[in-house]
Amino acid sequence: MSNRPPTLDEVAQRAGVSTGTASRVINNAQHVSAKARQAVERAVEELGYVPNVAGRSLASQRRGAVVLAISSDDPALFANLFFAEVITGVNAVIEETDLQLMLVLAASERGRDRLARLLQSRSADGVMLLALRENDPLSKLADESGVPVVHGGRSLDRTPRWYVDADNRGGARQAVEHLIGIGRQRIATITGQLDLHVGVNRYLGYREALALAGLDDSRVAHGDFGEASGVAGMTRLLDEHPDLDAVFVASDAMAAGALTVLRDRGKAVPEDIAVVGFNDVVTAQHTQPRLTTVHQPIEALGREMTRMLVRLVNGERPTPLILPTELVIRESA
Amino acid sequence: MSNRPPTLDEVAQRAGVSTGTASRVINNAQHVSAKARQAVERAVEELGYVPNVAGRSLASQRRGAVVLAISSDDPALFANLFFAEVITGVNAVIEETDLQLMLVLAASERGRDRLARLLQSRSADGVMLLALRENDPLSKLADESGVPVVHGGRSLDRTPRWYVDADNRGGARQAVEHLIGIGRQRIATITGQLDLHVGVNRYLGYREALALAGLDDSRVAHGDFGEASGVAGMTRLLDEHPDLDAVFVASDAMAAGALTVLRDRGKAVPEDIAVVGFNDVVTAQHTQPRLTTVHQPIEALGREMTRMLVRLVNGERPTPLILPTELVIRESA
DNA sequence: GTGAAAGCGCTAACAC
DNA sequence: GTGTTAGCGCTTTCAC
Repeated sequence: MSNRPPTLDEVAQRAGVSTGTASRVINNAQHVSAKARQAVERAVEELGYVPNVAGRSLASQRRGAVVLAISSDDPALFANLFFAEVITGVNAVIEETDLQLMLVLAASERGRDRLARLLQSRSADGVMLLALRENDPLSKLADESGVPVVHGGRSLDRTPRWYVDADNRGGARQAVEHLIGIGRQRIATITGQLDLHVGVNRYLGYREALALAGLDDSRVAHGDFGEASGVAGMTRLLDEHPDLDAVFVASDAMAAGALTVLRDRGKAVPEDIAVVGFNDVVTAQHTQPRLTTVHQPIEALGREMTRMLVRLVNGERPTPLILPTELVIRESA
Repeated sequence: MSNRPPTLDEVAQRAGVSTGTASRVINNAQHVSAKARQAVERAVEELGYVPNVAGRSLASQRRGAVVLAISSDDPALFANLFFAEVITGVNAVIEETDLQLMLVLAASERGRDRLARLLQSRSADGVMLLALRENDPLSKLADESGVPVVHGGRSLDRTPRWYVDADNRGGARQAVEHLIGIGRQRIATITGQLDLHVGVNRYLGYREALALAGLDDSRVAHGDFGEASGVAGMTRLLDEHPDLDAVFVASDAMAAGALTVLRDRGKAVPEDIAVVGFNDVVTAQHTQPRLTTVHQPIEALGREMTRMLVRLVNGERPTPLILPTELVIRESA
């Protein structure tokens, strides 16, 4: 059991200066003589002084911490790479600051309550909110809490003041333009939920690309991003539009489902029907054939959200950001 | 911009009681009349009072937060499911408490420094340390910091006072016993690094099972848990022990490598050679044939580490825990 | 450039 | 059962 850590007062005393001066040195403020500075630095060294965060917070009204909150209905959502990648990005930026990172996984009602309290109690200097649902009440709560809030992604109902999002629409357009580029003319799509911002925007990107090329955009099946709905969607498309020669699928999971249908129906990919997915999850490299897909900059999302929040905490006014996506061409298209 | 949040004093005044009484109610302590309690509760409600953590920390000498620290040389390590699963488990327990969770990813030297400072400054009431390297200096530092430390996994050099670990040895034994149970007699193994606790223990489990059955345990190749070393190990085993009829591989990644070798050599799995892996990562379900493997209770690890730490923070003295693993039987054995 | 002192909001010890 | 009060360790204002 180690002793009580030294206080600033003790450091000051040891250095033969006042507490005020010691404090100035610690926070490397102006108006300190080189002599005093050195004396304090020596004392800090000798005593092994580390500032007490609680005292500091109380006096300075700053917390020295930000929270990353992930709100979702689906606990399984955490258990995937997306999550790990975001955190890796967040951590990379946090490491360069003096801030601590608090993590709140708000999958349950209870978790959401805790997050709400956290926000109200101003235990953090800022919040990054990855609200994976539409109309998440947390979103409003966070904005009202008085601390800076950076959103990851957008929702249909309201555009947050500060957010970082991936260019879903542009990515989708790029994917479809690729299909057009390799000579496809009858291009279908399987969409995600159209009550989600991502769902709508990937669909809009699809239509945009076809409109620009003067092609028909009526070969549409609606899914929910899950593999099963990819199976269902592909089946329906094949039945209703037997002439299609390509399909843009709004998620890799659905694309994986679609591929199994195509195989069962004896369609060669990409010869008969070219397939492009979206997300670039690991499994995209393991499908048969390997999936051409739109890569999402997930780690960058975490990084940029954090950078934005740090700026806000420092009193700067950053602007929202939309991160480019990238088409990864493999065998399926 | 909302107003300054109300203080306890204001709540007390509104309720017509003293600050002391208000504090007692907030922390639901003894010795408060029902009347006073109600009055305070109403005032809290009306004013929307939420305790200020900094003030509380300073006065109570408790932080109300614990940290989960993941120390590793390999940044890529975070980017996997293991990580997400552990956190999910940790979060589940944290949610039931008033504690906040701080996350420190200490992949870089800098990250490790930050963690060290965090520990020294006692910004947290406890630490969970997932030190994924042997001889991690952090391990010592954490123990010396004076706050309770719960370790995830063990290392060869020292057994921590409090830890949660998976039963690597038992899992390995179980795997090999399964091979014996399906009639195999000439069972080989591909080990992981033998300078890692997990590596040694899975190897010991292998030897234990064979010793108990009176079988030969000399068919051994040493790998490093990576896929490439699985390829090399299997090749060597096949060359040196052409008679083997089963192999226990200490990781799924190595097992995947081994399977490709067996396929190339025209060996049928499991008919000619049965294969069992370890870890039960997602890809184990996607190998050809699907891999029989030992499932690691990763989420449970996170959960139990947290439970243990919470007990420690509350002044209880829990005991170390070794979590059982489970054999998942698929096609490969 | 430096020191003194007044809090920041809360808990806990003590007196009643 | 309740009120009073002295800090917890730090920042910050204000004199000097």
